[in-house]
Amino acid sequence: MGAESADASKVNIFWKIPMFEFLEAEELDRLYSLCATERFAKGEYIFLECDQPKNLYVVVKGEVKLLKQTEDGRETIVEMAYPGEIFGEEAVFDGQPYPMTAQALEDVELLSISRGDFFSFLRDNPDLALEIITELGKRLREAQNTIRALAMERVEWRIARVLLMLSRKAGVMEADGVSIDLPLTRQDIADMAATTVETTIRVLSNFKKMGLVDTEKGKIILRDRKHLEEMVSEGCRQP
Amino acid sequence: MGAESADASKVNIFWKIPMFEFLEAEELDRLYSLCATERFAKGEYIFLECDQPKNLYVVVKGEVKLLKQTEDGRETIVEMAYPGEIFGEEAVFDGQPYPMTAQALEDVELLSISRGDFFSFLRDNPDLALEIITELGKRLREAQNTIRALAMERVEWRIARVLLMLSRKAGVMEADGVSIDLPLTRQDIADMAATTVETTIRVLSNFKKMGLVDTEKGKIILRDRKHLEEMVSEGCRQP
DNA sequence: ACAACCCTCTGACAGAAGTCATGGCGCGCT
DNA sequence: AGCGCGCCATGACTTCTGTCAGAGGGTTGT
Repeated sequence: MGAESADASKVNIFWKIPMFEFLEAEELDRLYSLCATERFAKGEYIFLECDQPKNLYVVVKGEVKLLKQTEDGRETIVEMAYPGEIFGEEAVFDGQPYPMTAQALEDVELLSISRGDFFSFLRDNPDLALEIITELGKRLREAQNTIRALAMERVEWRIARVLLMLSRKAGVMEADGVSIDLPLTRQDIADMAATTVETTIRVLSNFKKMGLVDTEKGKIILRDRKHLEEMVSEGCRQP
Repeated sequence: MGAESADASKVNIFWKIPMFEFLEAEELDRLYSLCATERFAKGEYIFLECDQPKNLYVVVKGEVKLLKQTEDGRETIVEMAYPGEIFGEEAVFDGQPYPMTAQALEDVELLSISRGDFFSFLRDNPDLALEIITELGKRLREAQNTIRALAMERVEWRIARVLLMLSRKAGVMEADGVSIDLPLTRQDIADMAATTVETTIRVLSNFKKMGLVDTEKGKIILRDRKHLEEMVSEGCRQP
């Protein structure tokens, strides 16, 4: 493990990402040399739905909302990208326009790789392709779970699901519960649960009354995770 | 077409599938030798949600419903697999249980490849991995479109979308319109549009009154495709 | 300090779609 | 034939959730 890289600290970023962690040090170096670091302030757009695909992005710091909009301005967050995850890959791989808009949830730091560079790197590292396939499979699963949820679950359940998902991805253990360490507005949560701000607020108030969650200076704290998980029950349902 | 022994004709099956068509003839042969042909009658289950993943499947003939269920028996069809498409890949790639149930919509013929065999074949054919990545990307896009639709569109729109999708995948040009050549019940359509039979029936009746569709001996015929497409407008929405 | 703005919260009301109940039609089966 | 069964169809009623309207708190900027 004698990585003699120009910029060891940055290559380490890849090193920490499950998807890349099995690559040789020299390949990590090469991959890194193909990347550019980009920063976006909270609320800035990284790309818009229907833009021509240029880059694949890796989240280094911060979170990115991947959303779709209607003509009248309503939004749905179809996916979130957290540190260590990639986004924009659908478009990069098939050359079609980006299928959704990417917006910084807070100040983010990204690595971007151009379509062409990434492809040639991928050709030289076939095992990475397998990693990516696995990753995409995971995403598909999640998307299908979301579809099921939207199709069959009531709002409360969907919001509970969103909270649990967020706590898994960005949860911080606290004295009494798990705090979601993200600058989320109720509108954001509504967009993730495919509902309106008003209902989200109402549901969260109810959850609070029931002792399931709490809010402290903007952050949401899950007080009774187990109970929330029971409502959702992502489990198996055999016919 | 009961060619049980004519190997050449079966290898041709792969030849016709976009995903495999670029492979060398000898690789196609090898791939085929790893496959088993399986047949399922209409309504039979190919695998159940939560089953341990054994095989990757390629649809040769017929269609497969990929669905999720609730405890109380309601179903959502999260995806359909048509001839030339693969399914079960999420589970095969990451080794987790199948995320949904696969059921034959009509009598189907499948090729199945075991997890291990497919992996080794994939290792020897890195370009196939790229094809698969592209395919998964396409699926993700579709899943996200579905999410958007469920989140923001009213039932009529969603049903129109389902009809259009079906006509694209299994449409047959007719004297006056496109006929959907599948043995679909209203319940199936309801499960695809994430609604109930009753509403599906009501909406289809309205569509019929409006001259958009017609039904002839069970089959649905799209009479005014353009109009339906206008309702749906899969287009781009930039912020 | 004040305004302007965004976010949160609450109440009243409306409407889309689900639920329940019932009937008819076609088809296979004994 | 006659029966049961699955699928299509329609009406009446319910309810969940979205819509609209307004009020309060907190923060930023001038």
